[in-house]
Amino acid sequence: MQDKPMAQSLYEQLKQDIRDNKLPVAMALKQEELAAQYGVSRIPIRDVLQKLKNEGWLVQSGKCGVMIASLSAQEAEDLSLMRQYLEPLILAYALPNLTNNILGHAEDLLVALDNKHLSVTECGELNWQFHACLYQAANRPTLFNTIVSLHQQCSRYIGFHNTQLNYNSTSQGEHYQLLDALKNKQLELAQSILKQHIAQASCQLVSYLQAENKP
Amino acid sequence: MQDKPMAQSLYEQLKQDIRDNKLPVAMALKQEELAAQYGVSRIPIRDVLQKLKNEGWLVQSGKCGVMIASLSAQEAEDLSLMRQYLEPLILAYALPNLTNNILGHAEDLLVALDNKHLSVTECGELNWQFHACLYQAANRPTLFNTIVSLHQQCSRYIGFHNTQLNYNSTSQGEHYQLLDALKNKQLELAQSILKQHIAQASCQLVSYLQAENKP
DNA sequence: TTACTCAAAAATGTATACAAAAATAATAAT
DNA sequence: ATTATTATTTTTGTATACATTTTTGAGTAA
Repeated sequence: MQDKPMAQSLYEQLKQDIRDNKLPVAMALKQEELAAQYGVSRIPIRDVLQKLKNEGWLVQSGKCGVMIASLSAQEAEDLSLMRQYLEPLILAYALPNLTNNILGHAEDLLVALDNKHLSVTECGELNWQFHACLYQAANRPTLFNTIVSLHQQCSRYIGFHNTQLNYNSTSQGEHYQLLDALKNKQLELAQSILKQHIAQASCQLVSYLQAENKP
Repeated sequence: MQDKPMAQSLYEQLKQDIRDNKLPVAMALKQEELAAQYGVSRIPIRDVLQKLKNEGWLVQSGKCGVMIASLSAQEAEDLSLMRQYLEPLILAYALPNLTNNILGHAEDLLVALDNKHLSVTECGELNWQFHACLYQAANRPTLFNTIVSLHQQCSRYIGFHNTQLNYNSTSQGEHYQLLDALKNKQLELAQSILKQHIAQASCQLVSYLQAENKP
């Protein structure tokens, strides 16, 4: 994965460009155009397109050609719902394995998140690292990978709206509450905080997207 | 998807061959060998391999090459756990939309499942169709697709053990109970039956796989 | 004997070239 | 004028060929 700088960087860049709306939305992407644009052949483009299709960034457009998946309120809600069920679940497996080392690392990440000068992307990245470092302690690769996949799909929505601002203030509070509960080995409390945390963030996003689609 | 008979059939066949243990396990698959074996070039092979990797049939083997994913008890348990949470969830969305037409179709599928002369593959297929036709009524593509993906990963385990026999007798009973609860619009009952149904099947499978790995 | 280096091999990644399929445009018929 | 049909063009799918990387083995030194 990391040892193929060529295709890997292409993958990263294309994803970034989708995030940043650098590519035409609601319009079939043509392999040759992309190939020319990124200075490679169609073969690696095809690979990356398929990968992004599998991750939910692109969808089949008619019989041939793919287009950027539109951001729907319902999809956001579904992704959030799934996370609300699966993340507390993996937390149950993680809790017994949470060493002070891990908890300390998680706290460092929260401190870093308190920095006010973070870009939206950096913010999302740190946020995910916080959650991921907890979940990884569960040693449940299959469950973890599904959650990773859900997060990747969610990441398209992050930064799409500017509720990120107040998101951060309330969200950080919940993060610290969660960490405290974990330190005290209060599983059920931690789970309910986490579920609430995910629901909260989704609530704002969904209502925003619904309002967006009305006019 | 269906309009590319070439790559599509290659995909189906490779999957089938993995199910039937026609391919070497725990050994890197070589693109050229596969290409020669299936009478095509490496390009479509690469496409199919990536697709199967994304669906969990294959895993990266070291730095280059992919191998058939081994069936672990933990993975089976994780997949089942996720289904236990997500399938009752989608059922909640589906219930209001379950017309008599859909319920009738579901019942037909159960009747077909009562046939004793079904192959393991056919059995698994009908079983999935029963669940899917209910879930599809939810009109929740994102949630549904994740569940589909989980089922695809589970399908590798189906037919791996011969507990399919008594699985069918108890499983069918649960199916009919579920259908009755849905007919009566008893959501919570239906959800608990469904969760139990998934847990039940997984329990046997996991203990079987754990026993398998001991000696 | 063991470990290390380097070279030969094999396998993957990528580019170019060609074939098949799809989309589009244009023409003909009603 | 509108629709149907065919021809053209565009786009994707696949094969072949080449470059790069990885693996493997032999050979040498400790």
